[in-house]
Amino acid sequence: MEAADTRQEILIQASRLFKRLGYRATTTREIAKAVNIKQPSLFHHFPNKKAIVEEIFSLSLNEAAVRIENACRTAGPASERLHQYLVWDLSTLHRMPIAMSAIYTGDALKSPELAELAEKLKTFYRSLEDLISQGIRSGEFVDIDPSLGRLMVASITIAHLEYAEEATIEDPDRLAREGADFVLRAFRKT
Amino acid sequence: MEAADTRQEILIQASRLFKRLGYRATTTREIAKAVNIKQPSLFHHFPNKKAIVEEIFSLSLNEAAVRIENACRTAGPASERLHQYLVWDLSTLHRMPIAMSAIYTGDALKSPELAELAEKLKTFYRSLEDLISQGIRSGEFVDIDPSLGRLMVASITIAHLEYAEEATIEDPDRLAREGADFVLRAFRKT
DNA sequence: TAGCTTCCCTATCAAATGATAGGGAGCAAA
DNA sequence: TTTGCTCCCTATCATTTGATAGGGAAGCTA
Repeated sequence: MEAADTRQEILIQASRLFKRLGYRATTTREIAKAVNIKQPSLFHHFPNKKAIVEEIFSLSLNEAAVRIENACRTAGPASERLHQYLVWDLSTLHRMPIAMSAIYTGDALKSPELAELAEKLKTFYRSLEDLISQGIRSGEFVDIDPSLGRLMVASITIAHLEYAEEATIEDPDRLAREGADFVLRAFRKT
Repeated sequence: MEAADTRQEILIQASRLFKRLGYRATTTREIAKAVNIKQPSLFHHFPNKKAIVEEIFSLSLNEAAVRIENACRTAGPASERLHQYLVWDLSTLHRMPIAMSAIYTGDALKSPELAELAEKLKTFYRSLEDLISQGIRSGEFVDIDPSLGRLMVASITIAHLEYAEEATIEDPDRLAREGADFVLRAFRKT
């Protein structure tokens, strides 16, 4: 196999395993087995296990971080901006073969060696909380602790990730829209 | 310390670690350190690591399973029954020192040695999905795949668990009610 | 062909992990 | 005091884990 293909396959399989089992609990042997290579061959493509999770994380988070920041700064009702962001996030999620969703912290970010990634994620979280706060201040959203709101948004994203794993999805865009609608109904005052 | 106290403390600390790191990734040494005993002393109270997670799981799940089954069989609007169940679940969660929420499967249930627990959880899930289906059929809820609905309910519960860990909660009952309201708004047709 | 690089392999290591063996301090009953 | 039990300890073990060393086959360039 081409090196680039193997590398990609490692990212795909590792992201699935990290998602299911968590970073610490996923062994390099399990990743290798899923990729159909032997364990030491992993280290031809990545210097260590940490580098794998870091790359997955960047792939998942970088664009999301830009988008949520834009959503914070754009004009218009917060509810619409949050909805738009969620539609993008969920539909991307359902399409990408590599997706830890970044938001899905699992255990990975609690280990000190990944503190740098954790910091990146916190910035993302702050933007998301900011957007929720905007909606609360404008009276669009129910009065909820923004950090709880952020956690619920993230957890619903995770629910979609898990759903994608066990169900076959015909229309990712429709599912993404429905997921965003679901979240927004929860946030909006009735 | 009394044996019973130590045992209880092991369950409390282990449940917190399992929640944060996952079952596989949590080491017996970490549990012991949190309890302030040495690692081999754990095995005076529990035959092995699996026995710890099993007991936490039973404590978390047994009553919840009974309650959700009752909620399925009771008369009245599904939305009210789901709401009632969630208020109980969340307020229990915020009070219990030992709580993996059971729903929070993490990785634990994916390892074959815990297949029995996984089966128990599946029964619980079926009841929850059943209740959601009732709400959809009666026209109270939006038309959503019940298994996705179940995942979202579970994930919001997890969000509350995480929230409870980082924020100080003054009024667990109010928080539980607000959490249940949040979920129900998402499910109900507008 | 010869030489070099790429990509995977087998063999192996040091550290970490779940679990066991066996001892000792405290305490209650006799 | 003696006996026995409880609860924790230190020391240790076999296995698993992330990572390294070094070789071999395939393919490209000259």
